[in-house]
Amino acid sequence: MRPQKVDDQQLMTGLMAVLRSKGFDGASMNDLSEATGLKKASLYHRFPGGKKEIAEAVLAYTGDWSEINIYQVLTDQSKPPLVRLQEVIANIRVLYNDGQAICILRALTMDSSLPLFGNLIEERFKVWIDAFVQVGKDFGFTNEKAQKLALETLVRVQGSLVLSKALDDVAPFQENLIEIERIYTI
Amino acid sequence: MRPQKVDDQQLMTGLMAVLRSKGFDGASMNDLSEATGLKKASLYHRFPGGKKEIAEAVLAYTGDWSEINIYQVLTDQSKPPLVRLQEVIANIRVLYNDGQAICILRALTMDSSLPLFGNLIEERFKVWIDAFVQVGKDFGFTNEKAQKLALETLVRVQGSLVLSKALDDVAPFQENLIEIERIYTI
DNA sequence: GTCTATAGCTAGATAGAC
DNA sequence: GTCTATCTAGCTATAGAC
Repeated sequence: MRPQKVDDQQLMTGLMAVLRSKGFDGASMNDLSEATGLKKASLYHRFPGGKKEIAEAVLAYTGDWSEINIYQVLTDQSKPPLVRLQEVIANIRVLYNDGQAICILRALTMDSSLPLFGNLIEERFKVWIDAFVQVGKDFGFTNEKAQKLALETLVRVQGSLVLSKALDDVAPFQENLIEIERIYTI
Repeated sequence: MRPQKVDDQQLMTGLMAVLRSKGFDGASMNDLSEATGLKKASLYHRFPGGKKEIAEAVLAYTGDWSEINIYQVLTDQSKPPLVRLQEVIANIRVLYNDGQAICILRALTMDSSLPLFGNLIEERFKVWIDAFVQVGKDFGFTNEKAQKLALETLVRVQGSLVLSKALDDVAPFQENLIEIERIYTI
């Protein structure tokens, strides 16, 4: 077998960058080729299903990332909940490049691409919600209150990302990350 | 002059529906043609600048809508601030079809279309922010607190729309509209 | 496994009849 | 003002050499 020119990790990084920045319709195979350094035909060799399979692979990759950097951290009983929350907030900051990036889940939520990935996207969001519900309960909140806080957290992350993008100003994102810590600690 | 087959109002409604549901890249001239009942060549007659000009016209149209149904309502000194707020929340509910629609500003915020409309989109958001800041001050909040509440309002609207779409559940949107009234009244 | 070359199609956009 | 017909560029996807 001829060696891979680009390893899976690098490949994913490039594919994800294009998909979340341009969305499913806006990202062409040419864009994906240029971003990864692999020619179009090579991309089809790695992903015979084409652009749809690429998007699914990226969703699986970010799903794994969330499992490790969000879910496992927030549910790690060996640390105090506040420490877990602060660690996750730091990870979210990195994930979204301090508020300058677009969430890939949001990018694939247009009505043209949603039918293709709807179930995957819903599951990904529910993992985040689950994780925040659990840390909320470990903070001592009731199940109901923890649910509310988890949803508010996701709303603040997604909403502030939209605003920071539209206003070309990361302040809303940064401020809401701080606010998220506050709503769990007051 | 031959009469228009479709009037400006109907035309805008169809164009907006497609653009906000599919985004700029996902919406083809064929889609726009089918949604409006006008053939592609006729669309180019009405909008010589093509798809870009169509998107700009839709942004102008929704901008006017916001001016009337958000800004003017929230700054109408002849009514108590709570009444204005409730009226605007009702209008927002209609605008986003109870949480099932996508915000056109968000749809055009992908990195592929943002460079084309960035300034327009930023202005539109700032009109909303301005309007909510003013009603906040009329509620008696300080300038700084009113700013904070206005941003939180926009974050809640945009964030809950993303979640409601992704989860295929309008509850986050509906609950956040109620929460918006709460944050101004407690 | 990666590449060049290309097939087949659909996109945005235009010409010209009515 | 609207239409049919069409152009060209770019798209997804494939064939086949190395």
